[in-house]
Amino acid sequence: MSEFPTISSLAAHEGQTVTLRGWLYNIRSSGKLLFPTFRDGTGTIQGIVPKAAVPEEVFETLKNLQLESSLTVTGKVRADSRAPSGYELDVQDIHVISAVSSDDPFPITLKEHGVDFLMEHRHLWLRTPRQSAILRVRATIMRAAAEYFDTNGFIRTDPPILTPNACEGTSELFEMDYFDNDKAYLTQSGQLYVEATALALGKVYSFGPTFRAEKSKTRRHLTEFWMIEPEVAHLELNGLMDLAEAFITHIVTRVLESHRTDLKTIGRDIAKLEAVIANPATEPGAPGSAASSPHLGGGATDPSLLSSRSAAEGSASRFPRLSYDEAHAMLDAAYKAGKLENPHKYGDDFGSPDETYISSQFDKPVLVHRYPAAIKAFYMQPDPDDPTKALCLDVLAPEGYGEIIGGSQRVDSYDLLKSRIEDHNLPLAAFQWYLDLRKYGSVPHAGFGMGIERAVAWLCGLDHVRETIPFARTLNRIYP
RNA sequence: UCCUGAGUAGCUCAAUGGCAGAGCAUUCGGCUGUUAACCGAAGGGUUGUAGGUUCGAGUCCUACCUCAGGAGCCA
Repeated sequence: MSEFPTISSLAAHEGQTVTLRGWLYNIRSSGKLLFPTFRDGTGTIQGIVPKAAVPEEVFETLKNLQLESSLTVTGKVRADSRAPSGYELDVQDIHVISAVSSDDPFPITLKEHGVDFLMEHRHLWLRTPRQSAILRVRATIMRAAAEYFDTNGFIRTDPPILTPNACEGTSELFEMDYFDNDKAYLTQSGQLYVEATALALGKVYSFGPTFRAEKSKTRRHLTEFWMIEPEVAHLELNGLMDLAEAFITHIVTRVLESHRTDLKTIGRDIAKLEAVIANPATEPGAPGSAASSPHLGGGATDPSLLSSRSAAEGSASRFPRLSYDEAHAMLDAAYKAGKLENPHKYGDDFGSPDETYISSQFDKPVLVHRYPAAIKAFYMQPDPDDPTKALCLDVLAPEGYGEIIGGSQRVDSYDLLKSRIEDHNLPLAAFQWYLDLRKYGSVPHAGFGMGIERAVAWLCGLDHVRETIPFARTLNRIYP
């Protein structure tokens, strides 16, 4: 394959004659000069074709070629300060693999298009530099997320996608027939199942698609999205917060390491991401920092994940942490100062404008913990210091990107969990296996879920999650 | 589900109730350093659908369809 170097690697081929495989991204002309721009999925490079320097056939072929025709192009790599990438290609020869017809030209032009048109042509929109850059960053985020857990002693245990019942009994689920008499539902969270695998293996995570049939029509919602969900036996809320912070820090670090060019293509303000991981003095969760425990069977605990509350609130804490009460007080003060349109009612969940305001007060993600139990899921452990609060956690991304992580310590008492299920009018029989986890050697445990697409939207600075996934599924769209 | 807004050329958009327009794209012509190149010309329309008001409707009215943004709910 080395005979076809990628465009991203051309700096190493300066002065050499190379043959690239790619597509015609754009072409301009000036009399007897052609300026074709080629792309190959790794980048773009502008070629230059003086009529006098190439065979007549090469000049005429290129001059009449439609955008997105596939081809191989041979030319000499030359550094040029006028080129955006720093290099140009002095074209010597081309070979057209497949020519696009001028009767039906490539629909995505370099001009602006509307959202509907672009989404209808998503399969072709992906070829544009910005969309390709986003998908590269997405791939790194997914890899870094899995890598964090893989290198810290977690075992990946993926839960089923077809489930027999509602996990939390709240969200709208996609329903389907399961053979003769049963209904099946697409999973809305693997959490209940990773609780089971966590009690088997200690530290686990799942990573897969998740489905919500809610009719949400906003820039933050997809009906199908990817979620990564760690679950850890013997972990309590403060350790969970440490884990979330180290996890996010690792992902941001990886993105900054290898995607500065892509982030620039996307138009991301990189300084905002650098601020998230600033203060490198403490790096408790980075891979290789001896945080992982080699064996976590039985009752072993991982000291790195069991920091006490006082430790969590000490100097090691780099992301701001607010209790629900503190966040409410902040919103209350903001409303009284005229910075918020509507008051936040104590006891209610935070609305979108509330989350935006809270996160705008910091340049790092904010951890909000201990929400009122009444507005949270049935499986969340009550706070022993104030049983009206749940030992839960939301992570709000900066710049108004909202909730990217939600998690909690889980109820570990059989009796309490059973009464919670009954209070929520959930079918006890369907949850018997879940109750078994509390019957046989229950321990405190905790976990969270991070929505990949919201994380990608935040890290790339996108205003809509539909650009964060190759083919977004939304309320009104399931094509292409 | 609710609220708001938008549907006119392949795309992005103009058009006081009075002849259907521009830029890009396509085709033809011009230009030896273009950066969404530029200059000239040509072709390209059932104005989302169905009714209604009017001498006359892209424009006003009614219903419906599609899409977008927001709310609720959530990651």
